[in-house]
Amino acid sequence: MAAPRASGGDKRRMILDAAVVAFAKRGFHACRVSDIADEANVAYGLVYHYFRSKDEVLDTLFLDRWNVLLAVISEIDGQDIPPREKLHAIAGFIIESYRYDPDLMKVIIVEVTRAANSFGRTHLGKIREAYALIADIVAKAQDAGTFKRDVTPEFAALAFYGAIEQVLTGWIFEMLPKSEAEFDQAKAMIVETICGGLEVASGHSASASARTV
Amino acid sequence: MAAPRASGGDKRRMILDAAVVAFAKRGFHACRVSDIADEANVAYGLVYHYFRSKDEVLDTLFLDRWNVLLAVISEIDGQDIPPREKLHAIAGFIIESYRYDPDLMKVIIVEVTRAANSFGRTHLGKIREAYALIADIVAKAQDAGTFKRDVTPEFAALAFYGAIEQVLTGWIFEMLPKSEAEFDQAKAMIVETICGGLEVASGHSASASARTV
DNA sequence: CACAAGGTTGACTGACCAGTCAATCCCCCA
DNA sequence: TGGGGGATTGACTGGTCAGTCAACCTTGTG
Repeated sequence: MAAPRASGGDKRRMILDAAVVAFAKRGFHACRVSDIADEANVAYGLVYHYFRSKDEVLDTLFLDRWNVLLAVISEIDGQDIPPREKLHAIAGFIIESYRYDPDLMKVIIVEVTRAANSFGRTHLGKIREAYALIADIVAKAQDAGTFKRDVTPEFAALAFYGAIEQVLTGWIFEMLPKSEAEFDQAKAMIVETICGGLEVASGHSASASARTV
Repeated sequence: MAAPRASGGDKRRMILDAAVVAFAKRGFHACRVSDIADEANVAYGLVYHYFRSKDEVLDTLFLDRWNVLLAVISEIDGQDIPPREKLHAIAGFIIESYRYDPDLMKVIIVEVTRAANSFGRTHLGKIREAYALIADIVAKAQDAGTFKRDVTPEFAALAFYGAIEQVLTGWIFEMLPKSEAEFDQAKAMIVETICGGLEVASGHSASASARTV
């Protein structure tokens, strides 16, 4: 028999997994604690044995995953490859995360990362860490002369991460197709947009800035 | 005398304005209908005289403003100016909207546009219209040979709007400074990032795509 | 085998809040 | 000046849920 009885503390894991499904399906606010318990085939009260509150369940989900992301970005930054490839690897990791577990990423993005008013508030610091790491990559690329200085590193990080999140959001809410090919194409397009820009590489002086209407 | 008594249907306006303040301060979910009424100096029940529900208040706030945005984008697209300038004008309008009424934009972005799980769901269609208009500008620029074809118009629209929203979000949650100069600089940097890209304009062939790690 | 410690159960409580409604007020018109 | 109708009021209702808790079960240990 597959798993006749989850031995010991597996229940905690089961609750976490169930929470991902439940949160993804109904959204954090609309999801009742009893939904999580039902989904996990576990009594209502057990959720409170392992977690202090409904919030803590979401916190755990987010932090576990986000810490992995931060570690991966650091690791990528440590590699000796050109900045474009670093950004490509980061976009790749995030997109693969979504491909591997769409529900978890949906919850993290929709309920934490994009929900800066409710939950994101609590985790602003963590989120900012990711921006900072990306900004650092850009800054070093500028120092090396690979990236130009028209855009500040902080801003570039914002735009880069923003583009990724926007694409994932598009997938999450089915505004975008998501065939298998789509995933790799997205990685490439994100990097190309942010690094290469939309305009054809003419002799265009890169400073069409301050000329407002 | 200034306004000793709001004559007639001004109350509706007062409720709407109060809702902006209340939603911005506490977030839509945490904000009670009584908060709106208090903020508007109006009885609880009056909110329900003018609106069917708490949701309808937010809907009204969003739709009124979003329709203006759609009209403005169309208008800009109609002008005979290069695509980069069109995008600059669009970014400019959105950023000016924020400068003019930060609370309203905060509510629209945080509670609708970025809240695709709860409210955004209802307004996905409207939001998509904006993407479509932007994508159209990009598509025409590609046909004219001004923009390259490495990135699909739909994708470019996503990245462009995503960058703007990300910057506003940064301001909203004080992850970014927002001096007066910051606003104009942001317009320029968004356009420069998306149109010009981060890389220095070397002879770099614009197709470092499908080579994943 | 008996007992302790922690895992597991689910009915229950307390708080909160959207939305209702009957009563009151105010303005306009005849 | 009388009265009709929309504007305004706020106490009240109904339903929902997060979190508690006392009882029950399972497992390991002496």
